[in-house]
Formats: sequence, structure tokens, C-alpha cells
Amino acid sequence: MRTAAAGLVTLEMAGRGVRIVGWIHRRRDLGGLVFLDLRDRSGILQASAGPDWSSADAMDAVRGLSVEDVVAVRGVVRPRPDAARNPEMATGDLEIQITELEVLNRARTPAIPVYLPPEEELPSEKLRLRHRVLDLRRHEMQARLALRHRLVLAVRNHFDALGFYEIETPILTKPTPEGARDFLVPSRVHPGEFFALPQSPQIYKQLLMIAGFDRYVQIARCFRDEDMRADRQPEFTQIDVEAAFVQPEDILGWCEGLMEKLAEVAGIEAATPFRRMTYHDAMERFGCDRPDLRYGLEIRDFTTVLGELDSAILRGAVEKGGRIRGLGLEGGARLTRRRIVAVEDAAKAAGAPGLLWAKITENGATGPLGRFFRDDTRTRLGLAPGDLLVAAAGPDRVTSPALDAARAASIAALDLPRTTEHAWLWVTAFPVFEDGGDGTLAANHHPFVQPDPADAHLLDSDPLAVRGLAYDLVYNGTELGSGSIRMHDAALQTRILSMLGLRPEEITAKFGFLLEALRSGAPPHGGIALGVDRLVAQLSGGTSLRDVIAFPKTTTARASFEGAPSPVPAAELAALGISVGGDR
RNA sequence: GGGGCUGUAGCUCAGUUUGGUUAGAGUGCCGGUCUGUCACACCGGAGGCCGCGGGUUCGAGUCCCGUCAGCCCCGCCA
Repeated sequence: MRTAAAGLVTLEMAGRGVRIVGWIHRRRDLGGLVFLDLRDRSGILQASAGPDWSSADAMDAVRGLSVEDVVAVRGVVRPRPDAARNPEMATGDLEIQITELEVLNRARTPAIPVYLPPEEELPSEKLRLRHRVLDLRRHEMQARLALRHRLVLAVRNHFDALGFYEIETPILTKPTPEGARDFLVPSRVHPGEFFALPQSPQIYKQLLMIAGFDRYVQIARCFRDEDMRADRQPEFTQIDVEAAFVQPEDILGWCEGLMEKLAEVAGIEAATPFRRMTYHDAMERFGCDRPDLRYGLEIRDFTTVLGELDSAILRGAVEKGGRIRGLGLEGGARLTRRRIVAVEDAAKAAGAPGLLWAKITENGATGPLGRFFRDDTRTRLGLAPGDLLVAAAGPDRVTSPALDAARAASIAALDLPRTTEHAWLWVTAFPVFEDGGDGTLAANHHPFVQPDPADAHLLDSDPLAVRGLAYDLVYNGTELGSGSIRMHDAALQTRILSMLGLRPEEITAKFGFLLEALRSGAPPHGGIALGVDRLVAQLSGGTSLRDVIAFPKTTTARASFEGAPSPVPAAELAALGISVGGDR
């Protein structure tokens, strides 16, 4: 059908007869001469029709064409006349002179343009999603999905070379007892019973380790029926990895090697080994567990110096066991009060009652905090005239997120320079538990994380202080992946589940099959799961997740192109033993 | 479940602040002229449920209430 791809025709083919197929990208009708820009996924090639070289039929056909029609063109590759070369275009030095043209299919006028003139805004995302095939024809979208393909291929090659097997795990599975809400799938054979779509293949990959597969990888689709965010989709793809007889170092090393290869594919830097930071340090220095280390700005502890000032707020916070932490912003005093309030608002949105600030001037300090300054306060804080101090007082669980938000807002307000464009980081030693409120414990990550043996003695006395053998991969402030060493001892796993508030019969009902497997000779094992969508979005320049997924869902978890979800006929529901209640 | 922003021609946007005669522009589309264009150029034309429903008013694209959709955020989610 074709002898060459449009974008791959070169001057060396000059004089040769070719057949090119593709879409009409644009058309320029000069009357006697007609130029077609012919597009396929490889690029764009100009085809010219003129009475001296085109058949009469071809001339007629060419005049009736419009954009997005699908055509096959037979013709001869020619260098363009010197004056007609287009240096802006990859194939701008040549064209195909049409001898015959066949219309393979007509297109109605596209609802959204595939070709966008320079400086024309993209159609609204609403329309891009509704008319997805047209949107996907655009070069940017084709390039992103091509990159995604090359990245996933590199993932498979990387793990194959390391001896991993890709093994599929079920999509129809068992509802999970905690974590996100499950998508449920009714069983017709067993009316009233349901499968769940997997939130991740977590338990299956552990079972594969127990089954002796040693090294497993899967490009796995995962489903979570939760409300959306810019960085979340209800169905998403993970690079799911698990291996037996491993230490965290093994997993981290494999992942760093993988990121080197993926960065090379994407044309960015990933210098290994990656920086590492414990969860504790990340919270202390950056107020969050996935700090954006492209910027150097760090949180500091000012409790000693600020705690002795004559401020009821500060003293009260310290007396209640809190601390005073903040950011020393070099040159920040140039910010207007309005900009400072914007930083404070960011902190408030993150849950802080407020932010205290002091502008440092040659003559002392001003602002709600500055007015309490003593003669030596500035120097003891290590601040210089022209600086701005923003501080939050209280318990760490309040001030950390507030200062994380204040840090991001300050970076934006001061337009702070980046110290690197590609900040890779491992955050390690995550706590096993988090406070579930009203005295209960919840799993910080998931209930299978191996507690650090060094903290085993704290399990009863201070469970919240128990660190897990867990690690997150962070890139430019985005969490790309998360993993851990798992418990392979059934007794310890049972103990942890019971600490999480599960009764013995619940443990048996929900995790019995896992515990039984663990008792059958489970090897020590661990792994990680990396988010493919986020990874591709980041590696293609920080675009939206929706731009690296061919057919994504909207913020309200709808598929606007296909029109899903949709109601189903009552008879189908009846066959499943389901009746729909509520307002319907 | 809650909050914010947006919705005007096929598409991108003005017009909404302060209600007032016939809602505009660019592009696309349709017709015409044009043999080296590449955002082709030029001439002419068609194209509107101002998201939808209700209300206020002599009068609503503009004000109010509700609702739908898209995006962003909180809750939720690893």
C-alpha cells in the first residue's frame, strides 16, 4: 500500500517513484498548482499537484480534498526549487510530485483542529477528550505516546536482562479490606457476589515470591475508585516489581539502573547513585515526604531563640511541647506585604492557624514577629538585613505541612533559582504505622511492610516510632514509586494485622490465604511499584497525566469519548441479581 | 461530601465590571480568482439555545438561585 513513510522520505530518494499514504494535514490551492501537506505518524511531506506532472484525474481529485481526508499518492520524489525550500520543515528540501492520487476516505470537517496555527491556543481539554482521536493525531500527543512506548520497552528489557519474569496477575480479584475503595464487578454465575478490580497486584506478587519465581515484574493496570486529582486517574499503570532474597539495596540499585536507562531514552539526566534521605529528615528539613530538591531552601528550627521572645503565641506553643520552625528567606524582605500574605495563605490552606513573619532591615526587624525581636535575635538566627523570616509554631504535625506549603509559595514568590533540573531522591525508613485517630493505628503504607529489626523492641511500647524497611522514589517533588521489604513471617504478619485493629476471625477471612502461603516456606522478599503514568508525564516535561494516556478519564471519572460509565438495561441488572436504588 | 475557577460561532477568544437598539474579532467552513506555496494571497458569503432551567426587571450574554459539564484544591487516596 505504501512504499515509504511521509516523514522518512529523503533527498537520496530523488527521482524515485513512491507511494505515500496519509492524512491531508493542510492544503494550499494556488489555482494552477495545489500543495498538500501529507501527514502520517512519521512526519509531514509536501506533495504538489500541477498540470505538467499530474494526471487530469489527480488534478480533479486534489481540488476536492479537505483536511483530514485519507489519501494515497503515487508520484516522484523531487528536490524543491531552491527558492521554494522550507528550512522549518524536516522534509522541506523535497516534495513528491503527484502523478496519481486515490482518495481512501473522506473526513468531515474536524470538530477540533488537528493543525494549530502558531500562537493558537489548544482547544479546551473538554473538547480534546470528547474528540480524542483528533486530539491524538497531533504531533505532541503522538510523540508522548511514542515516548511512553519506548520507556515501557526499556523497562521490560532492563528487568529481562536482570532475570525477571513478567507474570500476569488477575484483574478479577477479591475485594481488599482497606485502602482505597474497590471497583466491584458483579458475578452472573454467583448472583449477589462480586469480584473487585485490583488496587495493585500487591498480594499476588508476594504469592509469586512464595511460589518460587524469585524475580517478578509486571506492567500492571491498577484501579482505585477514589476522587481524582491532577496526578491521579481511577485506572493507572504501575511497573510492579518483586524479588526474593533481597535487601533494600538490591531494589534501589535496580531502580537506579532503570532510571538511568529511562532518562537516557527521555534525554534527561539521572546521575546515580541518587541522594537519600530518611523520612524523618525529609519531614524535618522540608516538611513533607517527597521534597522537591531542585531548590535548596530548607526548614530550620528556631525554637531556642524565638521561644524566649515576649510573645504569648510563641511561648505558649513551646510550653505545650511544640517547636518554632521556619524559613530564612535571603532577600525576602523585598516582598510586599501582599506577597507575604499569599505565602501565609498557602500555609493556612495546609492547616496552619497562621504564619509569623519578620522583615529584617538595617534598623531592626518589622512585622508581626519582627516586633518581638531583641537586639541579638537577628544575629543569633543568622539572618542579614534584607532577609525575611517566616515561622510556624506548634506541634510538628501542624507545622511540617504548613512549612512545606510556605516553602513552595516562597520559592514561587521569590522566583528562587534551581540548583538542578533533575532532583532524584530516595526517601527511606518510613514509619510502619500512622495515627488512625482515637487511639487506633493505621498502616502508613500498606499492612505488609517489614518493620526494621532494629525497632522490633518498640512494637509494643511505641509503635508509631517503628520504622519500616520502606522507600519511596521521588523526582522533582513527585512520588514516582514506593516499595518495601515485606514480612515473610506469618506470626509477625498476624501480629501487625492485629495491631491494625483486625480481629482474629477477620484476619483469617481476609488474609488467611496469604498467611497460609507465608507458612508454607516463604522466602524473604520485597519490591517496589513505580507509576508509569507519572513517570512518563515527568519525563516528557511535566505534562498532565491525561496527556500521556491515550484515553484518560475526566476529573469526575468519566470517559467522555466513549461515554462511560453508562446505565445498563434493567434486564441485564436482573440477570446479575442487582437492583439499583437511590435517586435513579 | 465540600470549596474555587471556567462555559459566548466548528475552534480560540472579546463583550459580563456599571443590565439598554442589530452579540463582535481571528481562524475554520462555503463560493470565486490565482503556477512555487508552506499561517499562501485576494474578493464575497453563510454560521449564535451566549451550557441548561428558573427568578428579578419595562428590558438579562451581563444580576440572583438551581443544575450540568470541564479543570484545580480539601476530604479521600499510596
